[in-house]
Amino acid sequence: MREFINVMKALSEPNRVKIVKLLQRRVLCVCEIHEALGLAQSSVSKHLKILGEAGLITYFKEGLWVNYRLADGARNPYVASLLGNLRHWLDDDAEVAALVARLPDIHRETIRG
Amino acid sequence: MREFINVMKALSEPNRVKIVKLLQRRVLCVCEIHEALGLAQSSVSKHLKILGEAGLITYFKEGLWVNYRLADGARNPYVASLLGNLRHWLDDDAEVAALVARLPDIHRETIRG
DNA sequence: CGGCTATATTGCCATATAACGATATAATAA
DNA sequence: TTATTATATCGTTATATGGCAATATAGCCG
Repeated sequence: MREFINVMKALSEPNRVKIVKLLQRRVLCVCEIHEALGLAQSSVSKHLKILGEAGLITYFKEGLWVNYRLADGARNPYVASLLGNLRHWLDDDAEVAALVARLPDIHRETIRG
Repeated sequence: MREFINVMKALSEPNRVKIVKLLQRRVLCVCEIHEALGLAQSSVSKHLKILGEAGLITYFKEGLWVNYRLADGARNPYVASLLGNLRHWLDDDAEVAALVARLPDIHRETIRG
């Protein structure tokens, strides 16, 4: 139950769902998500922690940058199912579409912290 | 997005998930759920309202009793998908299994409010 | 080492949530 | 009408959540 609840809770918050939708496009570092969503860096970091603890995302480090990507869900059927559905869900949501549209203009090298 | 979030939030609370798992077995009135979960009647009523507003359950009245059942999800793809998955998810959860096992002994006629 | 940068953590505040008891509403029966 | 019963709503309290700014940590470079 706890595992299921963690996944559901993680995906019950709009900004975290938006992060998932962005990560469907490409690997992103914290500062790129911070730039895309307009949230404080600390808030983004906390959201990423919650998504990670639910098993929805993983990360790998690259110098100072921490790159986040969607998990494959191999170890968690709830994750696999929901990430699978979210591949197409919310694509026509206005806010999500706007974020995804702006994503190509966001590059970590040109972000001023 | 709102529609999606409502469904996810509704299923992010253990007692509400348990209610869904119980409603997979049969139609239940408020007092039967109250009896099964051991929650205050007002708490059950509020949970049912949240599940209903998310589109996960519907009800029909029968005298003083209000019978709740799972929605068919025809009007909400998130509901359809999640209720579909929940048909088998959590069946081996200890708490859920215990609740389901006690369900045959719960009858609205023998509940003292 | 010290300086710099990206990220994580902490502390605080405002709001949301879930619990309960008490009360209000709705439906039936007398 | 009044009484009774099942459910819904209200009021309160304790905890959880999400936001930010400030600080701490981690990794690179001189």
